[in-house]
Amino acid sequence: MNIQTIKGFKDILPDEIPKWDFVEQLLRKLFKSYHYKEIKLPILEETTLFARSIGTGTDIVEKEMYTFDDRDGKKITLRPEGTAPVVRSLIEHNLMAATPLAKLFYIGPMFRRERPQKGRYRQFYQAGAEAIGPSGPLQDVEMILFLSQFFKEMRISNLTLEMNSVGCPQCRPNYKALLQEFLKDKQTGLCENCQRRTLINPMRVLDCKNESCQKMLHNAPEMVHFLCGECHDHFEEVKSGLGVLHTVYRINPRLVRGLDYYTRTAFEWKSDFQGAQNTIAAGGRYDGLVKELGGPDVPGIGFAMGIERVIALMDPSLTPEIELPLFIAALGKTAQEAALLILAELRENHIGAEMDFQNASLKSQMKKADRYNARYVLIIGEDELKSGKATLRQMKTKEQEELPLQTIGETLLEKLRPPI
RNA sequence: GUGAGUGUAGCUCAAGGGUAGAGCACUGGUCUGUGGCACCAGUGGUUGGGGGUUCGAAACCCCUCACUCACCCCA
Repeated sequence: MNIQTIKGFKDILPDEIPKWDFVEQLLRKLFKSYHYKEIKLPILEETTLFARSIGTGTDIVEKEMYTFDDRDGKKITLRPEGTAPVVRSLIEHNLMAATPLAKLFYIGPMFRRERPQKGRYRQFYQAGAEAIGPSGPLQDVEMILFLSQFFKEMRISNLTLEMNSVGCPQCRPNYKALLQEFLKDKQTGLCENCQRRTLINPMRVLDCKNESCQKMLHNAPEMVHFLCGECHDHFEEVKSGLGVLHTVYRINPRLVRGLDYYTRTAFEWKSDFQGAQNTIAAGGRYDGLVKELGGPDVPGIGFAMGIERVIALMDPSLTPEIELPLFIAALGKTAQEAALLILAELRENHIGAEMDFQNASLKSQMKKADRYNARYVLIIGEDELKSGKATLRQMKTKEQEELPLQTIGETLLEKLRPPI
């Protein structure tokens, strides 16, 4: 049996790289204009970090984390998400004191041991942003605006933005109790999972995809109607900010985030395509998290986006096939050596060029050039060496011209230098 | 963790007990130094792996592995 990738792990092959490059470059460009700075963090963290932040009752912590004993016995985990490590790092390096507001972004792999399916892998890439420190409701709006612009520039339409507020430690307990009360006499109609959830985390019943569960939720109390004054005002200001920007959204009172640390604003971008895993990006506020992890009592908000999911939806015309500026077809040892010299000169000037080292027939070299999508082919053979001129063929138009070998390097640089 | 489907050439797929095939791709030729098109020829397979039934298995049975989709959950 040949060795192959571990289940749920994927090779990103050369043909797909242009898409990844495009996404990452666009993200970096946009993050720069939104004044977010990049942070690169370890892939392994102490297990406690995730248990404390994401919540011990969540599926991620309960059954999806890659957790190992390190050689000294310490429990370590492949990061399943990016927010907790960012917060950890800010606290560890006391970066909150250095900036009025820490606006950071990251791009990198996350790991969750779920059963793979379309749009879901055990190693997957997320791009995320966090704004940690004193801020206001318009910070939430900025986050959403960023994603809105990103999707627009990616030419991804058919996305819906869903919004909700999940309250705070002041108002959520009351609501939870109310919801529990509501669900009490509906247990028989709920799936097994939701019966359990009613006791542990009743809000998770709200976004159960089971049809019969959804039926039972008719007339269920909605968090938005039980927000405390501050949460209510916050949510109103977020909505009003989105209105100013003409951002289209849908209030989804059933939208509940899966991680324990979320407070107030929750949002999610969903796609009409992409099968069952249709959440492309999601995020929310986590006002208690920094303090929970041992830092100052400052609010925070962030989002994460699944890069594979974005790439699956992106417009392929954004990454056109790459052209090779020049292919040199050389025939014979002397010609090959001359070609090598030209190749070196072009590459020194950062111009893409290629030749064949096999001394194949001209025909097969032309074929190769064609497959490389070469713009020009420079032919150097016996005839050319004798006459001191090389043949330059433009592949698309089939036009050919003779160029003196003496000054060939300069001539080619002139022709191939990309216009600025 | 549960369920269903699929594993045959580099890729997409035929053959449903009787000699493993096609298209695309690749290599060469027609065209001895000029790519794409056309035609011709060639290379390429322990039919995912193991066991069983049979005179004979890619096919039928059992086990196993992998992939895919869905449940669950989530980006």
